[in-house]
Amino acid sequence: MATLADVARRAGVSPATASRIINGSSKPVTDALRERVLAAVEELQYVPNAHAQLLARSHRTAIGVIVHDVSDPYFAEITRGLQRVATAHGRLVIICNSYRDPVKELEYVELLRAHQVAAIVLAGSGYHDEEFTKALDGKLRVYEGTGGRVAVIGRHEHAGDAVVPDNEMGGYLLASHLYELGHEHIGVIAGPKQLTTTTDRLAGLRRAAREHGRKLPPTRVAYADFDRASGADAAAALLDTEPGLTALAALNDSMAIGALSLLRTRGIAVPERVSVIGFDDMPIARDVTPALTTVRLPLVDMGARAMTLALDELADRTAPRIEQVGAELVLRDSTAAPPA
Amino acid sequence: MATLADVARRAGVSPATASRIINGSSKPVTDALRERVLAAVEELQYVPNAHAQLLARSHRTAIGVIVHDVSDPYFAEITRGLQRVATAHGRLVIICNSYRDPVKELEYVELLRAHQVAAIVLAGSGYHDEEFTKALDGKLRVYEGTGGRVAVIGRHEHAGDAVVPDNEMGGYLLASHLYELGHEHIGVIAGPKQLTTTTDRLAGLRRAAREHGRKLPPTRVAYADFDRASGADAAAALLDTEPGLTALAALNDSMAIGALSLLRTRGIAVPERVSVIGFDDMPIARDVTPALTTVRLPLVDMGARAMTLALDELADRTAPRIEQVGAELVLRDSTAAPPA
DNA sequence: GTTTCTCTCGTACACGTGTTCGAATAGGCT
DNA sequence: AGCCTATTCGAACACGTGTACGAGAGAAAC
Repeated sequence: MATLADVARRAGVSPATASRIINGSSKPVTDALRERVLAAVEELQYVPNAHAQLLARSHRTAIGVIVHDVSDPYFAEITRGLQRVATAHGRLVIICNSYRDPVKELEYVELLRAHQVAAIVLAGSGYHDEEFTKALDGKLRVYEGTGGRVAVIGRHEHAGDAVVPDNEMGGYLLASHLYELGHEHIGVIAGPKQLTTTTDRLAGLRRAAREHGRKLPPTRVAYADFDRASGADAAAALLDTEPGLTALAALNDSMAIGALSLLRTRGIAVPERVSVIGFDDMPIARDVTPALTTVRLPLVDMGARAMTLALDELADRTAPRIEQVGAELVLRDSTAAPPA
Repeated sequence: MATLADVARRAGVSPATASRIINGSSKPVTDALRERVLAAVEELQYVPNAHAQLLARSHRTAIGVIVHDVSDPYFAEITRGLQRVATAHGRLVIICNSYRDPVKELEYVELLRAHQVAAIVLAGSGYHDEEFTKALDGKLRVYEGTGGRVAVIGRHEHAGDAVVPDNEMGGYLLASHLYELGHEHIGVIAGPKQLTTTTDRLAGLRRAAREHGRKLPPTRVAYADFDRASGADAAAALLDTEPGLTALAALNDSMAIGALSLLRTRGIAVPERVSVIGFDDMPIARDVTPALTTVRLPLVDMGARAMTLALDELADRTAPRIEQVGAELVLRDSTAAPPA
């Protein structure tokens, strides 16, 4: 691996001048030397050692991102927004998948800290786990104490910059839509119990139920894993225990699509016999059949805003900025009035 | 930011002993000192500077991955396979999105080289661009010359370890299926012209055409961008110029789904009036309506195998390993015999 | 001709860690 | 007690780069 000293030796100059030329320093350098050095760089295919650079100038530039799983469309969209802003600022993004494992999440915070990232963006949902939450908050505080920035997406215990989707309102819109269509027997396919996202969306559903004089009995709420297969299983379980359901409300689109697939294999018409509604409005929601009625979150925009918060160097650290983003009902073809 | 020297000072030992204890060196250390050091680590929340470590021990450990776009399901699946193997080996993965920009691809190779990654996995398709191809191959050779490993997915000019999907055979299977159903007027929605993936899949289509005594006239081939919107546009263009088409063959699933959406808005029944077939078998292919007939590539497995190649330290560098992976037709509901 | 100023460039050190080598201490053996 | 050895630990350097500081040379001013 060619080093700066190699370049300097070949060009017959000192490492200092070579460094100045390569980095375009403000210090003046003769053109003759400049040419010799650049020629040497080309011949040796020299690339500066990023780690040595980072050690020398204490100028942290990379950004760390922790998501649950990039291959999940929800996070893929958010990540796209994060990347767009980051590359626009010439920043490298390091993506870490926690796969919803709190332990891994803690490990990744340490790893990113070790890599001297300028900021950490936490894009996953928060957990209902006192011990873990305290540990995570502690590690983030320590990181912030050393000058690092932190931005989170979603509701977390950590006090700091955040982009918070209005999951509760989304859940409220979702359930209200079903009640207004006349549904009385609604099955809910919820996400993992320990995620704040699940809790918040469910809370919105419950508020809508109260306002419409209904209830959401526990037997009509099945907890699944936010993915397609798990959503299909939950739909099956709900229909088996409560055959009279006329609507299935899934707390994300993947599970709604799983429910659609199960209903199709059972020959149950959607929306004629059973309505299905999702959450998030992933790109594919338009392309399933029937096209999925859902609650839209501006995922790409949320990622972009979180990265913007993380990159803002001169923000007041004592006054955390909370950016609320709204949820919006998207009417398509998978919901209708219940059968008479 | 707490440093190793801080820990040593607090524990009342030299940096050397602290380092030995933290890294679990083979050198023996007294238990009393060990406890003091570990206590200091905990109190100071010390995390070793990864860059300094990497500089000290010349032991490269991270892996660089260059894809076109992680949020594209095709690459999301591949990335999942890559990640699985990498984290199983305790390796960090740095993901770079080139967004199909050759210039960016070259820049990212340099960036990864600068970051001293142990290996580079090139997961995008190859390009038909002599100048760029030479430049890329040159940069990769230089990198290999310094001890780095390279593994590519797909057909590239670079001679080295590779995982190569049989795109030609996939194209052949795809077209043969349509011909055997009796289709004579087939429109092709191809990918970007300059990608080898497009060329290879198209070559398979042409071979099938020859064997069945047919042709693929240029007016029935539309080039699009491998995404949904672009696929819908291409489908519209094809149907406008050749209203008699009874089948649309898209060279990936995203474009096939775009075509489905266009056909739906035009009220054209699939597969009764027009058959649609895709390529890749992305997870959502099952969930669109009608469920998409397509050609399956084992995307996750391809990623896993590429990472396995990249991580194999003691492979013979002079004999590049080429792993062929097969394509397989998946029959679903979007294809049928043409209308009588 | 001497002084001073400016313009360039090189020397030396710092960044934070791993590791080699030598020193010091304790303990065992005669 | 004296010597030798085994055991631990610390001082010093290397990794590759950026940069403050100083040195040298040439030019300008007197």
